[in-house]
Amino acid sequence: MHISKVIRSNFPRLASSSELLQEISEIGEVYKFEKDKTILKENSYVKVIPLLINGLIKIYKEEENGNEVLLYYIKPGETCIVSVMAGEKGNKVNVKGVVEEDCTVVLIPQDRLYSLRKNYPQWNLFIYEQFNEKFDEVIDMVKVLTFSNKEKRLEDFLLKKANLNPTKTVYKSHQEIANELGSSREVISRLLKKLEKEGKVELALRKIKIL
Amino acid sequence: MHISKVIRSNFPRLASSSELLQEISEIGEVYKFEKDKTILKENSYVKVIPLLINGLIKIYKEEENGNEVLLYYIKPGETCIVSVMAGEKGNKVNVKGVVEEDCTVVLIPQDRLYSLRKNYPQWNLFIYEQFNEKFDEVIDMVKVLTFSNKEKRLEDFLLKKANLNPTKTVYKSHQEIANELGSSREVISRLLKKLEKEGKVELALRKIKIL
DNA sequence: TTGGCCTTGTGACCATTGTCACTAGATTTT
DNA sequence: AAAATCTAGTGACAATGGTCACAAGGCCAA
Repeated sequence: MHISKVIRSNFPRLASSSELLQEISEIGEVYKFEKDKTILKENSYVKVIPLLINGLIKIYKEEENGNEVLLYYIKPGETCIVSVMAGEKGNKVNVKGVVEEDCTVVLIPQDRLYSLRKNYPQWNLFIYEQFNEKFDEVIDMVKVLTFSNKEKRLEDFLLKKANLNPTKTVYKSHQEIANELGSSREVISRLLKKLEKEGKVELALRKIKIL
Repeated sequence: MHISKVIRSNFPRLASSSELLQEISEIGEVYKFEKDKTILKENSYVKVIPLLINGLIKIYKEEENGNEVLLYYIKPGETCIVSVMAGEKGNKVNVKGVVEEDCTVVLIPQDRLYSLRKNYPQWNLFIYEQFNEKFDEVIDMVKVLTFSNKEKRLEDFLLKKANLNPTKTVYKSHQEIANELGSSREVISRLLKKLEKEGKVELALRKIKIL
């Protein structure tokens, strides 16, 4: 697979500079990750930065006692800003990254970040944009967590997840959803039943269709 | 007041490049804001970026019905990353900024952001760091909101606020705290009373001393 | 100094959410 | 096919936090 080609079709902003495109083609490496692989561990150092070509990655924040909460998804055309930041500063990352759907990525070595930032304003702007988008998403979560109940929070989650594929269906167990929202299975079951009665979803085993 | 001097003493990262320092001295303008002034309105465009020399600014997220929740403080040596991002892209900001303590700032015109980003890697790194720091803070809020109760949330808030001055005292009414946490006055009063009984704080009128 | 407003304390009540316990159907493994 | 495991439904109960109501003390302006 030609790197410049997949970058061009998924990262228009980066491809807008032919020098940058050239550089990424030289230093990047195509890689595949399988579902459920943990590609980012809390308290580990960053060696590579992924540019996501296809698939889906989820980013969690873990709590001391093992609980975790989903912060956001990384979609094709995006990168992992937490890794970029930690990589630039040589710091550890403090979130967890897990493959939600099989991925193809272009990996950029961490030690190239400095020169990308220094030499390519397009790279810079790309990183700014990524940061900003995820920042907004997390701020929105704070708003929902502060002013809304679990039902709204669940609806938000289902919509966000369902909109990632055209069938508008979420293939997850209630337990899995509870884990991602930092709640409990019984609560999610109850709320889903309520949403079903309200005609907002259709429930089946490991399958929630948004109406 | 000489801009290069206040930048040097408050923004070592920016002052590490004499060209950047020179540029900021030329395009920046010293300005003062008084307590309670709203310096950032939701849905407005960014004209200037503040580099905070002294004082304190608070950043809120507003809800549709008028509720609001404090996201973080901007302290001396920091800037408003939300403004930087919106300014770079010509977007509106979607948070609110209010002066918590009288401020001195150096204002950078929005239309200079592009050239700063393009020409000065130190500016870039500064922005990355600011973004990262606030991002971490907001992610931490998500964690507390998801897994902890209001008592822990209140303790976190009091500690963060109290640590900004050496007296370890927060001068706010219960109502004001409730507003910043997106809660209600009665709940905050109850929890503060509980914290006082636990020997963690000392209460007086509009005054909470952390022990 | 008096009246009004701001601030705090507190009891009662209710909705939301987490936990426990148990059931039962569906799916996978042996 | 039987057993084990995974998944979902649900009633009961408790804890947390939001709301209402009302009291009382402190501060400030007239």
